[in-house]
Amino acid sequence: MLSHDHKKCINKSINLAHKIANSKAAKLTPQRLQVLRILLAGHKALGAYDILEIMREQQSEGQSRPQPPTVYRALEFLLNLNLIHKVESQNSYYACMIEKDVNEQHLAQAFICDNCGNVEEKIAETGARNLYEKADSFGFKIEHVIMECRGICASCQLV
Amino acid sequence: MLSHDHKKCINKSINLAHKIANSKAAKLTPQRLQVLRILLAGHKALGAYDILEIMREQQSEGQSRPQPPTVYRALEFLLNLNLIHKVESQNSYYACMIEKDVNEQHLAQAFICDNCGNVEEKIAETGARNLYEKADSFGFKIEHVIMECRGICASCQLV
DNA sequence: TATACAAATGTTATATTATAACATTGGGAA
DNA sequence: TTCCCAATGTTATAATATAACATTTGTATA
Ligand SMILES: [Zn+2]
Ligand SMILES: [Zn+2]
Ligand SMILES: [Zn+2]
Ligand SMILES: [Zn+2]
Repeated sequence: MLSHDHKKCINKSINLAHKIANSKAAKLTPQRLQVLRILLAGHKALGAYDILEIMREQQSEGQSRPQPPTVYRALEFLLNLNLIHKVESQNSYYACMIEKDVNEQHLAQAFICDNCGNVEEKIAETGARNLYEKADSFGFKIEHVIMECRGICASCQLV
Repeated sequence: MLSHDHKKCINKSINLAHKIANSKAAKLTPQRLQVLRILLAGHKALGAYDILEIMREQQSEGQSRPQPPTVYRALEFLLNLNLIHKVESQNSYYACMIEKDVNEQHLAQAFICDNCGNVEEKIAETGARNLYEKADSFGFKIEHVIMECRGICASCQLV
Protein backbone atom coordinates (compact mmCIF):
# COMPACT_ATOMS: atom_id res chain seq x y z
CA MET A 1 0.00 0.00 0.00
CA LEU A 2 3.00 2.30 -0.20
CA SER A 3 2.28 2.95 -3.84
CA HIS A 4 1.63 6.57 -3.04
CA ASP A 5 3.77 9.61 -2.27
CA HIS A 6 3.92 9.13 1.45
CA LYS A 7 5.74 12.37 2.27
CA LYS A 8 2.98 14.30 0.61
CA CYS A 9 0.47 12.11 2.38
CA ILE A 10 2.04 12.97 5.75
CA ASN A 11 2.22 16.69 5.03
CA LYS A 12 -1.38 16.79 3.95
CA SER A 13 -2.44 15.03 7.12
CA ILE A 14 -0.44 17.35 9.33
CA ASN A 15 -1.80 20.45 7.64
CA LEU A 16 -5.29 19.15 8.11
CA ALA A 17 -4.53 18.31 11.73
CA HIS A 18 -3.50 21.91 12.39
CA LYS A 19 -6.65 23.20 10.72
CA ILE A 20 -8.89 20.87 12.66
CA ALA A 21 -7.19 21.72 15.94
CA ASN A 22 -7.49 25.45 15.26
CA SER A 23 -11.12 25.15 14.34
CA LYS A 24 -11.81 23.61 17.73
CA ALA A 25 -9.49 25.84 19.70
CA ALA A 26 -7.53 22.75 20.61
CA LYS A 27 -3.77 22.93 20.94
CA LEU A 28 -1.74 20.60 18.80
CA THR A 29 1.31 20.78 21.05
CA PRO A 30 4.72 19.44 20.04
CA GLN A 31 4.17 16.30 22.07
CA ARG A 32 0.80 15.60 20.50
CA LEU A 33 2.22 16.31 17.08
CA GLN A 34 5.07 13.93 17.80
CA VAL A 35 2.63 11.10 18.49
CA LEU A 36 0.67 11.94 15.37
CA ARG A 37 3.86 11.93 13.32
CA ILE A 38 4.88 8.57 14.74
CA LEU A 39 1.58 7.10 13.64
CA LEU A 40 1.71 8.85 10.28
CA ALA A 41 5.15 7.39 9.58
CA GLY A 42 3.42 4.28 8.28
CA HIS A 43 -0.10 3.14 7.64
CA LYS A 44 0.23 0.70 10.49
CA ALA A 45 -1.48 0.47 13.83
CA LEU A 46 0.86 0.75 16.82
CA GLY A 47 0.31 -0.09 20.46
CA ALA A 48 0.62 2.64 23.07
CA TYR A 49 3.82 1.15 24.41
CA ASP A 50 5.30 0.87 20.91
CA ILE A 51 4.67 4.57 20.51
CA LEU A 52 6.19 5.22 23.92
CA GLU A 53 9.32 3.40 22.90
CA ILE A 54 9.64 5.45 19.72
CA MET A 55 9.13 8.65 21.70
CA ARG A 56 11.98 7.57 23.94
CA GLU A 57 14.20 6.85 20.96
CA GLN A 58 13.41 10.29 19.56
CA GLN A 59 14.03 11.92 22.92
CA SER A 60 16.55 14.74 22.73
CA GLU A 61 18.95 16.00 25.36
CA GLY A 62 17.41 17.64 28.38
CA GLN A 63 13.95 16.23 27.79
CA SER A 64 12.53 13.98 30.43
CA ARG A 65 11.91 10.32 29.66
CA PRO A 66 8.27 9.96 28.54
CA GLN A 67 5.96 7.82 30.67
CA PRO A 68 2.75 5.95 29.78
CA PRO A 69 0.36 8.76 30.75
CA THR A 70 2.12 11.00 28.28
CA VAL A 71 1.28 8.66 25.41
CA TYR A 72 -2.25 7.99 26.55
CA ARG A 73 -2.97 11.71 26.95
CA ALA A 74 -1.75 12.44 23.46
CA LEU A 75 -3.74 9.52 22.07
CA GLU A 76 -6.87 10.69 23.83
CA PHE A 77 -6.45 14.17 22.41
CA LEU A 78 -5.93 12.87 18.87
CA LEU A 79 -8.81 10.42 19.17
CA ASN A 80 -11.12 13.23 20.22
CA LEU A 81 -10.21 15.24 17.15
CA ASN A 82 -10.67 12.11 15.01
CA LEU A 83 -7.12 12.45 13.78
CA ILE A 84 -6.40 8.89 14.81
CA HIS A 85 -8.53 5.80 15.41
CA LYS A 86 -8.20 2.89 17.78
CA VAL A 87 -8.24 -0.70 16.59
CA GLU A 88 -10.30 -2.09 19.43
CA SER A 89 -9.60 -5.69 18.55
CA GLN A 90 -5.88 -5.25 19.06
CA ASN A 91 -5.48 -2.25 21.34
CA SER A 92 -3.59 -0.31 18.75
CA TYR A 93 -3.87 3.08 17.12
CA TYR A 94 -3.45 4.40 13.60
CA ALA A 95 -3.54 7.80 11.95
CA CYS A 96 -6.73 8.57 10.07
CA MET A 97 -6.09 8.32 6.35
CA ILE A 98 -9.32 9.77 5.04
CA GLU A 99 -9.06 12.97 3.03
CA LYS A 100 -11.68 15.07 4.67
CA ASP A 101 -12.72 18.62 5.34
CA VAL A 102 -12.41 20.31 8.69
CA ASN A 103 -15.59 19.44 10.61
CA GLU A 104 -16.41 16.57 8.31
CA GLN A 105 -17.42 13.47 10.21
CA HIS A 106 -16.74 9.99 8.96
CA LEU A 107 -17.51 6.52 10.10
CA ALA A 108 -14.35 4.51 9.64
CA GLN A 109 -14.02 0.92 8.55
CA ALA A 110 -10.55 -0.47 9.20
CA PHE A 111 -9.12 -3.38 7.24
CA ILE A 112 -6.18 -4.64 9.27
CA CYS A 113 -3.68 -7.08 7.80
CA ASP A 114 -2.72 -9.65 10.42
CA ASN A 115 0.42 -10.45 8.52
CA CYS A 116 2.07 -7.09 7.92
CA GLY A 117 0.05 -4.83 10.20
CA ASN A 118 -1.02 -2.42 7.50
CA VAL A 119 -4.34 -0.71 7.93
CA GLU A 120 -6.57 0.33 5.08
CA GLU A 121 -9.23 2.79 6.15
CA LYS A 122 -12.44 3.20 4.23
CA ILE A 123 -15.55 5.24 4.89
CA ALA A 124 -18.57 3.20 5.83
CA GLU A 125 -21.55 4.24 3.74
CA THR A 126 -24.06 1.52 3.01
CA GLY A 127 -22.86 -0.52 5.94
CA ALA A 128 -23.37 2.37 8.33
CA ARG A 129 -26.80 3.24 6.99
CA ASN A 130 -27.80 -0.35 7.52
CA LEU A 131 -26.61 -0.28 11.12
CA TYR A 132 -28.46 2.91 11.95
CA GLU A 133 -31.65 1.56 10.38
CA LYS A 134 -31.34 -1.64 12.34
CA ALA A 135 -30.74 0.29 15.55
CA ASP A 136 -33.78 2.46 14.85
CA SER A 137 -35.93 -0.61 14.42
CA PHE A 138 -35.61 -1.42 18.12
CA GLY A 139 -35.13 2.07 19.47
CA PHE A 140 -31.39 1.90 20.08
CA LYS A 141 -29.56 5.21 19.96
CA ILE A 142 -26.09 4.75 18.49
CA GLU A 143 -23.30 6.88 19.91
CA HIS A 144 -20.31 5.15 18.43
CA VAL A 145 -19.74 2.45 15.83
CA ILE A 146 -16.81 0.06 15.60
CA MET A 147 -16.23 -1.72 12.29
CA GLU A 148 -13.04 -3.69 11.91
CA CYS A 149 -12.01 -6.36 9.45
CA ARG A 150 -9.08 -8.52 10.34
CA GLY A 151 -7.53 -10.51 7.55
CA ILE A 152 -4.77 -10.59 4.95
CA CYS A 153 -4.03 -7.76 2.57
CA ALA A 154 -3.54 -8.18 -1.15
CA SER A 155 0.26 -8.00 -1.17
CA CYS A 156 0.61 -10.46 1.70
CA GLN A 157 -1.55 -12.97 -0.17
CA LEU A 158 0.99 -13.05 -2.98
CA VAL A 159 3.66 -14.48 -0.70
CA MET B 1 -35.14 -6.62 26.92
CA LEU B 2 -36.30 -9.16 29.48
CA SER B 3 -39.68 -9.29 27.83
CA HIS B 4 -39.03 -12.90 26.94
CA ASP B 5 -39.11 -16.20 28.82
CA HIS B 6 -35.51 -16.15 29.90
CA LYS B 7 -35.44 -19.63 31.46
CA LYS B 8 -36.56 -21.08 28.18
CA CYS B 9 -34.02 -18.88 26.44
CA ILE B 10 -31.24 -20.27 28.63
CA ASN B 11 -32.30 -23.88 28.20
CA LYS B 12 -32.49 -23.52 24.47
CA SER B 13 -29.00 -22.05 24.38
CA ILE B 14 -27.57 -24.78 26.56
CA ASN B 15 -29.13 -27.52 24.49
CA LEU B 16 -27.72 -25.96 21.38
CA ALA B 17 -24.34 -25.63 23.06
CA HIS B 18 -24.26 -29.37 23.78
CA LYS B 19 -25.23 -30.14 20.21
CA ILE B 20 -22.59 -27.85 18.75
CA ALA B 21 -19.91 -29.21 21.07
CA ASN B 22 -20.83 -32.81 20.18
CA SER B 23 -20.81 -32.07 16.49
CA LYS B 24 -17.23 -30.87 16.80
CA ALA B 25 -16.07 -33.53 19.23
CA ALA B 26 -15.42 -30.75 21.71
CA LYS B 27 -16.06 -31.32 25.38
CA LEU B 28 -18.41 -28.95 27.11
CA THR B 29 -16.99 -29.68 30.56
CA PRO B 30 -18.69 -28.56 33.81
CA GLN B 31 -16.32 -25.63 34.11
CA ARG B 32 -16.93 -24.45 30.58
CA LEU B 33 -20.64 -24.90 31.06
CA GLN B 34 -20.44 -22.89 34.25
CA VAL B 35 -18.92 -19.95 32.40
CA LEU B 36 -21.53 -20.23 29.67
CA ARG B 37 -24.28 -20.28 32.29
CA ILE B 38 -22.87 -17.23 34.00
CA LEU B 39 -22.99 -15.33 30.73
CA LEU B 40 -26.42 -16.69 29.86
CA ALA B 41 -27.81 -15.51 33.19
CA GLY B 42 -28.39 -12.12 31.61
CA HIS B 43 -28.04 -10.58 28.19
CA LYS B 44 -25.15 -8.54 29.47
CA ALA B 45 -21.49 -8.51 28.62
CA LEU B 46 -19.21 -9.36 31.53
CA GLY B 47 -15.48 -8.90 31.97
CA ALA B 48 -13.27 -11.92 32.55
CA TYR B 49 -12.64 -10.91 36.12
CA ASP B 50 -16.36 -10.36 36.75
CA ILE B 51 -16.89 -13.92 35.61
CA LEU B 52 -14.03 -15.09 37.79
CA GLU B 53 -15.63 -13.46 40.82
CA ILE B 54 -18.95 -15.16 40.12
CA MET B 55 -17.20 -18.52 39.71
CA ARG B 56 -15.64 -17.97 43.11
CA GLU B 57 -19.00 -17.14 44.65
CA GLN B 58 -20.46 -20.31 43.14
CA GLN B 59 -17.50 -22.35 44.31
CA SER B 60 -18.55 -25.35 46.37
CA GLU B 61 -16.69 -27.15 49.17
CA GLY B 62 -13.56 -28.98 48.18
CA GLN B 63 -13.16 -27.16 44.88
CA SER B 64 -10.08 -25.08 44.40
CA ARG B 65 -10.34 -21.32 44.06
CA PRO B 66 -10.49 -20.49 40.33
CA GLN B 67 -7.70 -18.40 38.86
CA PRO B 68 -7.58 -16.14 35.77
CA PRO B 69 -6.32 -18.82 33.34
CA THR B 70 -9.35 -20.91 34.21
CA VAL B 71 -11.69 -18.19 33.00
CA TYR B 72 -9.67 -17.32 29.93
CA ARG B 73 -9.45 -20.98 28.91
CA ALA B 74 -13.18 -21.43 29.17
CA LEU B 75 -13.77 -18.19 27.28
CA GLU B 76 -11.41 -19.26 24.52
CA PHE B 77 -13.20 -22.58 24.19
CA LEU B 78 -16.61 -20.93 24.01
CA LEU B 79 -15.41 -18.26 21.59
CA ASN B 80 -14.08 -20.95 19.26
CA LEU B 81 -17.45 -22.66 19.20
CA ASN B 82 -19.12 -19.30 18.62
CA LEU B 83 -21.20 -19.81 21.74
CA ILE B 84 -20.06 -16.48 23.08
CA HIS B 85 -18.70 -13.29 21.54
CA LYS B 86 -16.23 -10.71 22.75
CA VAL B 87 -17.06 -7.03 22.87
CA GLU B 88 -13.68 -5.79 21.73
CA SER B 89 -14.36 -2.19 22.61
CA GLN B 90 -14.85 -3.04 26.27
CA ASN B 91 -13.02 -6.30 26.83
CA SER B 92 -16.15 -8.11 27.81
CA TYR B 93 -17.94 -11.26 26.76
CA TYR B 94 -21.57 -12.19 26.18
CA ALA B 95 -23.45 -15.35 25.31
CA CYS B 96 -24.55 -15.60 21.71
CA MET B 97 -28.25 -14.99 21.48
CA ILE B 98 -28.88 -15.96 17.89
CA GLU B 99 -31.16 -18.92 17.30
CA LYS B 100 -29.13 -20.93 14.91
CA ASP B 101 -28.53 -24.44 13.64
CA VAL B 102 -25.53 -26.52 14.51
CA ASN B 103 -22.81 -25.59 11.97
CA GLU B 104 -24.60 -22.38 11.00
CA GLN B 105 -22.23 -19.44 10.82
CA HIS B 106 -23.30 -15.92 11.61
CA LEU B 107 -21.68 -12.53 11.56
CA ALA B 108 -22.74 -10.82 14.74
CA GLN B 109 -23.54 -7.16 15.24
CA ALA B 110 -23.65 -6.20 18.89
CA PHE B 111 -25.62 -3.22 20.17
CA ILE B 112 -24.27 -2.48 23.63
CA CYS B 113 -26.08 -0.13 25.99
CA ASP B 114 -23.56 2.00 27.82
CA ASN B 115 -26.11 2.75 30.50
CA CYS B 116 -27.39 -0.68 31.55
CA GLY B 117 -24.89 -2.98 29.88
CA ASN B 118 -27.45 -4.95 27.92
CA VAL B 119 -26.37 -6.38 24.62
CA GLU B 120 -28.67 -6.88 21.68
CA GLU B 121 -27.21 -9.17 19.07
CA LYS B 122 -28.31 -9.06 15.46
CA ILE B 123 -27.10 -10.86 12.39
CA ALA B 124 -25.26 -8.66 9.93
CA GLU B 125 -26.64 -9.16 6.44
CA THR B 126 -26.49 -6.14 4.18
CA GLY B 127 -23.76 -4.59 6.26
CA ALA B 128 -21.63 -7.67 6.00
CA ARG B 129 -22.14 -8.08 2.28
CA ASN B 130 -21.05 -4.50 1.85
CA LEU B 131 -17.88 -5.12 3.84
CA TYR B 132 -16.92 -8.20 1.87
CA GLU B 133 -17.53 -6.40 -1.42
CA LYS B 134 -15.41 -3.49 -0.30
CA ALA B 135 -12.65 -5.84 0.82
CA ASP B 136 -12.79 -7.64 -2.54
CA SER B 137 -12.39 -4.35 -4.35
CA PHE B 138 -8.82 -4.01 -3.08
CA GLY B 139 -7.97 -7.65 -2.69
CA PHE B 140 -8.27 -7.90 1.07
CA LYS B 141 -9.14 -11.33 2.41
CA ILE B 142 -11.37 -11.00 5.48
CA GLU B 143 -10.87 -13.54 8.26
CA HIS B 144 -12.88 -11.93 11.00
CA VAL B 145 -15.27 -9.01 11.26
CA ILE B 146 -16.00 -6.88 14.30
CA MET B 147 -19.17 -4.78 14.29
CA GLU B 148 -20.14 -3.10 17.51
CA CYS B 149 -22.51 -0.26 18.24
CA ARG B 150 -22.16 1.52 21.54
CA GLY B 151 -25.09 3.64 22.60
CA ILE B 152 -28.25 3.79 24.69
CA CYS B 153 -30.98 1.17 24.51
CA ALA B 154 -34.66 1.97 24.17
CA SER B 155 -35.62 1.44 27.79
CA CYS B 156 -32.71 3.50 29.11
CA GLN B 157 -33.76 6.40 26.88
CA LEU B 158 -37.09 6.59 28.69
CA VAL B 159 -35.41 7.45 31.98
C1' DT C 1 -5.20 -54.92 34.25
C1' DA C 2 -1.35 -52.07 33.58
C1' DT C 3 0.80 -48.48 30.86
C1' DA C 4 0.96 -44.58 28.34
C1' DC C 5 -0.72 -40.68 26.23
C1' DA C 6 -3.29 -36.44 25.61
C1' DA C 7 -6.63 -33.16 27.12
C1' DA C 8 -8.10 -30.57 30.85
C1' DT C 9 -7.24 -28.35 34.95
C1' DG C 10 -4.44 -26.36 38.76
C1' DT C 11 -0.87 -23.12 40.20
C1' DT C 12 2.45 -19.48 40.25
C1' DA C 13 4.29 -15.84 38.21
C1' DT C 14 4.42 -12.22 35.02
C1' DA C 15 3.34 -9.59 30.71
C1' DT C 16 0.49 -6.06 28.64
C1' DT C 17 -2.68 -2.26 28.54
C1' DA C 18 -4.46 1.69 30.92
C1' DT C 19 -5.52 5.02 34.60
C1' DA C 20 -5.44 7.40 39.33
C1' DA C 21 -3.51 10.83 41.93
C1' DC C 22 -0.79 14.43 42.89
C1' DA C 23 3.18 17.77 41.77
C1' DT C 24 5.15 21.09 38.61
C1' DT C 25 5.42 24.13 34.77
C1' DG C 26 4.27 27.75 31.69
C1' DG C 27 1.50 30.85 29.11
C1' DG C 28 -2.26 34.14 28.91
C1' DA C 29 -6.14 37.08 31.25
C1' DA C 30 -7.24 40.40 34.57
C1' DT D 1 2.27 41.18 38.77
C1' DT D 2 -0.95 37.78 40.25
C1' DC D 3 -3.95 34.35 39.33
C1' DC D 4 -5.71 30.69 36.83
C1' DC D 5 -5.86 26.79 34.04
C1' DA D 6 -4.29 23.71 30.67
C1' DA D 7 -0.47 20.85 29.82
C1' DT D 8 3.06 18.07 31.36
C1' DG D 9 5.81 15.38 34.71
C1' DT D 10 6.03 11.70 38.12
C1' DT D 11 4.92 7.78 40.89
C1' DA D 12 2.17 4.22 41.77
C1' DT D 13 -1.23 0.95 40.72
C1' DA D 14 -5.42 -0.98 38.40
C1' DA D 15 -7.30 -3.98 34.85
C1' DT D 16 -6.73 -7.34 31.31
C1' DA D 17 -4.37 -11.36 29.62
C1' DT D 18 -0.87 -15.03 29.05
C1' DA D 19 3.47 -17.97 29.92
C1' DA D 20 5.20 -21.84 31.97
C1' DC D 21 5.11 -25.77 34.39
C1' DA D 22 2.78 -29.30 37.60
C1' DT D 23 -1.01 -32.36 38.39
C1' DT D 24 -5.12 -34.81 37.41
C1' DT D 25 -8.24 -37.46 34.68
C1' DG D 26 -10.15 -40.04 31.20
C1' DT D 27 -9.39 -43.37 27.83
C1' DA D 28 -6.96 -46.06 24.30
C1' DT D 29 -4.38 -50.00 23.70
C1' DA D 30 -0.79 -53.41 24.68
ZN1 LIG E 1 -10.51 8.15 9.77
ZN1 LIG F 1 -0.33 -7.11 4.53
ZN1 LIG G 1 -23.86 -14.80 18.03
ZN1 LIG H 1 -30.08 -0.19 28.40
